[in-house]
Amino acid sequence: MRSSQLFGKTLRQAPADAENISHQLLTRAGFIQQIAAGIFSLQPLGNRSITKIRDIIRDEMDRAGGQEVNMPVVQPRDLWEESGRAETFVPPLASFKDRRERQMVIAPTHEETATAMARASVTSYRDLPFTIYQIQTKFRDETRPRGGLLRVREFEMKDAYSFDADEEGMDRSFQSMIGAYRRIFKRCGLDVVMVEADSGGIGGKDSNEFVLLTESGEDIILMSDESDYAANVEKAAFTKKSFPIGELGEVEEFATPGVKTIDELARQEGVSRSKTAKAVFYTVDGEVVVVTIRGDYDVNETKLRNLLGGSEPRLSTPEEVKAVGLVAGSASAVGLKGIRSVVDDSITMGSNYLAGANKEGFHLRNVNIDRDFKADILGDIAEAKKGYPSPDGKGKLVARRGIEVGHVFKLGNVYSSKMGAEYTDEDGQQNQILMGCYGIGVGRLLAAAVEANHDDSGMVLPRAIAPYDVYLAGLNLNDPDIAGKAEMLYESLQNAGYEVLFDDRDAPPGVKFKDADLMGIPARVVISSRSIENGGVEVKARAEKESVVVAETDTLEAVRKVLS
RNA sequence: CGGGGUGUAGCGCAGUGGUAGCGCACCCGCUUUGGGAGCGGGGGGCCCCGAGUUCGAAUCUCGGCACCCCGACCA
Repeated sequence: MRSSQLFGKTLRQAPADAENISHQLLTRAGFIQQIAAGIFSLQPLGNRSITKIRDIIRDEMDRAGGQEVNMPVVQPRDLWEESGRAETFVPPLASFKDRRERQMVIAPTHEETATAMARASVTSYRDLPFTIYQIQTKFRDETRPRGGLLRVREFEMKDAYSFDADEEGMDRSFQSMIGAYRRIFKRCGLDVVMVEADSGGIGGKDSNEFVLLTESGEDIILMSDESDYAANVEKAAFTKKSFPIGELGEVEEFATPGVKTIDELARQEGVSRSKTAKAVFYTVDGEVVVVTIRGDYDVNETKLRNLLGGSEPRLSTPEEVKAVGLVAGSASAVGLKGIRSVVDDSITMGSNYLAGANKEGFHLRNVNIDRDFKADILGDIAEAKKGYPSPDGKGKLVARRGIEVGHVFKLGNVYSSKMGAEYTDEDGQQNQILMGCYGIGVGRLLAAAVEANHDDSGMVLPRAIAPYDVYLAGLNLNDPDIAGKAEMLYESLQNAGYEVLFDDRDAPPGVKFKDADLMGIPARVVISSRSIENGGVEVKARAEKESVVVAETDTLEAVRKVLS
């Protein structure tokens, strides 16, 4: 490609509303163009990079035994009624009515469609296992798209779905996809970590995210400083501090005028926060529930949601708290009737707590679970924080930010049970198909790669995903001799199999160098009157400062070295 | 969905009541060729939209829309 013919222009300044580095660079280099919030067009350079990423993904999916399919973007809402996600999918499904007044949705993901596909053609265990995938556009009507390509509404996603007869098979498929994912990210030049994650709106039990650790990420990852434990904060566990359980004391009420918080309570009584039982109120599906957790920990709402069965909890409003007869600041689960009680297991790792008396200005001493209040649900709802002991007993947790570039889920029978995807086993029995699903955001992967690989001058892309391999800058092209040599180089580089962007513009050298750097093309070749005086052409790696001068006849070899 | 901010030329910005300007980009000419060159000339704007106030609105008022950021939520 000749720069003089290339569609798309580089910008000296990024649009003011591009705050994110990848957004700025991708825009300035002419890779992408924003059309609306979270909706982008790809220009030729961006499209070339995306195509390369897509090809890598396809290659690894096929290698892992995946079969490519294509499912519809627009689907009848009925399909989503079957799985129950017509109501529960957050962000809301984008939908519209077709000309026959039928409700249609724009697919944000394809578990339903994939399950329907399997259901239609699987009848026997002999039909299993298999994995299908597609690379295709999704639409999710996000409340807040952000960061250029990092979080968008319309995006291309590689989504894969595995179907197995039993748990062992599902695990095998799952592991096989994990292997493919690791190879994909490696080939794209990304150093990602796999972390435990919450499965959110997709469902299923186990899920893992692939995360690029970088400060610009929006996810918080907690990882052990001594072991390979790593998890998204939504999911992260830790070893809770345990205290010896002494003799249970008598409950006694005492005055705490003006005390509204755990800190104030602990200070007044001269004890650590771990001696207090904190009560927090959440409203779930219109019902107020009381959540009790030891005073030294905070509630993780994702864990709470999962314990409560999947509905989204939110902090109750003061009005709601009042309406059920509770006193904010002096509340506890003690003596409460008709209100569901959720208790963090940290409460069982100690005794004789200070807790609210459910009476303005009073608290209780020696409050103990079971004797003084009950737990309808007991489990782990504590938020892990940096410095806490790793749950595997090895080391402390440290917090890092990261970008989620891939997510894999063990779905089990979540969809097959609801949608009736079954097969007949060797014994003639009907069984539900066990599924897994696996997603990679293609555009986000490019943005993440830029976040991870740039310097002050622009992107520094790995060859595998750069739009071109070589940036050939011809200077002094008014000189027919140099122009001729540049043309010959252009030819020979292409004949050698390189993808070359030939800057043949009548522009000053600085302009060409700036553009080459901005676009992040891994190898740069310069031919000019000066390079010829110096003995040939200059070859430089984008990631290196210094160039080397080689004889024209050695150009291919020098380029090969730079790109290897 | 809450809070904050911004909408003026392709991009970055100035313009506090008298009908719009600067830098870059763009076009023409000459000059120039090692890190976004120089000189001269030129083109381009429903000043986000609508209503109002005013003799007169980019500017003031009201309403709307769009976009960005923080949070909530989210793969």
